[in-house]
Amino acid sequence: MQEKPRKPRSKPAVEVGPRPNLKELAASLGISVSTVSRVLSGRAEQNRIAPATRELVLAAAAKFGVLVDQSARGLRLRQTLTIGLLIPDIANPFFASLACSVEKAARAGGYTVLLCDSRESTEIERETADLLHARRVDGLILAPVGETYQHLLPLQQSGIPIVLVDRVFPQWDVPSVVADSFGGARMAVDHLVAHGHRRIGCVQGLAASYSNIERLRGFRAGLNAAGIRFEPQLLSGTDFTAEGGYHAAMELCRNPETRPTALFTLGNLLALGAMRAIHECGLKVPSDVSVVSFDEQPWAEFLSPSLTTIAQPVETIASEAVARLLEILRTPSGTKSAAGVLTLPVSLISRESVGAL
Amino acid sequence: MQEKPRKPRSKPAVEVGPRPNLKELAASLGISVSTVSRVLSGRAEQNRIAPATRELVLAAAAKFGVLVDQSARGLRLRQTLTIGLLIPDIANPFFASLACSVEKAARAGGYTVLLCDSRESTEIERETADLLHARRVDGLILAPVGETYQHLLPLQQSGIPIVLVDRVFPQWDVPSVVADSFGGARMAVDHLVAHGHRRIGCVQGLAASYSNIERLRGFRAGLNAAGIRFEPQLLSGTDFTAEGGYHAAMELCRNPETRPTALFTLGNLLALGAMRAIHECGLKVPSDVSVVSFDEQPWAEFLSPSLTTIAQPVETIASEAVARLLEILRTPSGTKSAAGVLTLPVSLISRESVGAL
DNA sequence: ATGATCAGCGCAAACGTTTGCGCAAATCCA
DNA sequence: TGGATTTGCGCAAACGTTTGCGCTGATCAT
Repeated sequence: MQEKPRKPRSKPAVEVGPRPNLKELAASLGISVSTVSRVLSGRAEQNRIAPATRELVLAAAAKFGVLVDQSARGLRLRQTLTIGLLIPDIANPFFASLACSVEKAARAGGYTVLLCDSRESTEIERETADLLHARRVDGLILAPVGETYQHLLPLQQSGIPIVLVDRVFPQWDVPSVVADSFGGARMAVDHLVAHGHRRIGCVQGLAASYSNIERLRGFRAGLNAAGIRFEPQLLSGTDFTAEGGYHAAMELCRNPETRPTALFTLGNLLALGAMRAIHECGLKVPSDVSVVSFDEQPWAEFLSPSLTTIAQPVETIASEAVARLLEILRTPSGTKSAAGVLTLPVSLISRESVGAL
Repeated sequence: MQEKPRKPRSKPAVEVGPRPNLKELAASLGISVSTVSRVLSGRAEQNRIAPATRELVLAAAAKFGVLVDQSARGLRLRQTLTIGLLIPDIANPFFASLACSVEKAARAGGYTVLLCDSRESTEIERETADLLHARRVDGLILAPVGETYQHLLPLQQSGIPIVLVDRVFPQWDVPSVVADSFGGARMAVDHLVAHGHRRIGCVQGLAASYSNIERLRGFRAGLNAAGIRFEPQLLSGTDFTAEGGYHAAMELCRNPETRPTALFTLGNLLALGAMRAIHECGLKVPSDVSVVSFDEQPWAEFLSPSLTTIAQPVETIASEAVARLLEILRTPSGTKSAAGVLTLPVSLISRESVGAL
């Protein structure tokens, strides 16, 4: 059964190759590009397209595998249905899982994620932000490298909605979604104190980073609450790598005189390095030194001993960040959504690496 | 000092906001869009733009932070300077570091990476491939989820260059870049055999995946070469997670009668789970059970005991894949580059987890 | 039979670039 | 001084979509 044209058509039935564009598809069907566009964008009803025509187009589109060119669409619509995600280090398991969750949430909302890694460099971060801007992402989820955000202001001023994750800049009026680093650190210290520890070392990461600052603040608050004086020589560490954790813990545990009975590590990989260092000092976890670490990882329970951690709700951080961004994108521009910080609760997962004194 | 117009201009000096497009910038300078475009695309020389004009444009562009709209550019040029990277799981450290290296190499070549995660689903993989196609990526680096590639053929037929990483499909004529999984597995077994082990268990990952198949093949070849018979009951495992490794190793080590003296794990996280299982069986690594694992990780040397691994040249895999893709992109289309598989050598990093019998 | 109404679809402009071609002014040669 | 050449730049079309508006034919009421 072949459709009978209602009137003689200029181009009766042009042959068409694989993956044609709308124009070619329209030509092959003898109808206009407008109609094809209206059908494929799902706006057939509103535009009063005859059901027969709609089916015709849909069938042909499916048959030839038509894909609407997003460059052209983005140009015309001035929106790309893309959000940018800019993180400092994709090889960091925390950001990897964050990225995964962000993508999932974005996809569910009909958006694609353009994932970029600034490799811990503010300069690359600035370049990449511009690049994302040039690519006309509709919005941005950012975890800036350092303490500065000046280089990101042009982005914001040009009207691109921004949501921060894992960072807060009190001076900057953009929404943030973070885990409760302060509270988590307090929980860790409280947990250690509850097990009788009073001499607690802290293995930190990048001192200037927001998470590090907050966790350290929580650490000191915890000590304070227990009536323990903070001793600077019980704090060590330079970055968030396993190697950094190893050296920092080495420094803390080398001297039997000043050795702490427990270590709080401020990031997932730090704990691995620290446990190694403890081991190399001829000590045992948890009998000689207990360990609590920030950041849960799937493998934490498979270490020996399994690791007590502060778990961040990564999935929730991601979905909330995406939700906030999409809400801004959907609200008619002009009506500013509230900036504000969303702080999500963390939880302590108690395992074998903490022992009672 | 203000520039003096060489003739009365229609729009003498239009004011301009932040981040104008070429048209606005041109208007504000009283020159044409063409000229601005020619300057900003670096083609000033070829187009005989007066040096004075060039500087004028460059200065204004820098001042206002002009960003060339990549949607429009992509539409006009029919190329986006973007490559897609489609991997099964960004939370897997191997793919995370691969992604990082791919991005680095691509950036060096002037390309941006659109990173997508198919979350181990062939269906998502197909959708995402279409999405990347619709976004008009210039090329694609793929690590398909499973054994099938049929769903990717339309992509290839529409002319998008594809390079595979970490996978080979002998029947499909696309270039592949992989580490020598077979050779690496042999090295692992040889290493264990050299330490006197003859009863060697294997903790595998996703049985259907290319890497798993090759590593298992190497494992069996290694046994064979040592005159050891492969025993199916010494093979266990279902996926590449720490949990999978734990259960598989548990199964292998539970029974003291049939327990192997060494374990070869086919992926990074598997080793963590396996070591945990060994520990829970009341055994010690390496005195009771030795462990070698495929996939080096930064933290491998910080485990206790530190882990002997087969290291893949991730950075080289990435840079070679990007290099091959860019070469195809740069060769005038029509001249097909050779498909072929590039197999990169792996190396054994000997640490404490292997002991002599 | 006549005008009004409406369903269904196409025309054409616009989004922001790039680039072949051509035009005016400046320079050169005789 | 006059023609030829060169220099420097603008015009306009094209890339593939989307969408306001208007056109055609059919249906309907009178």
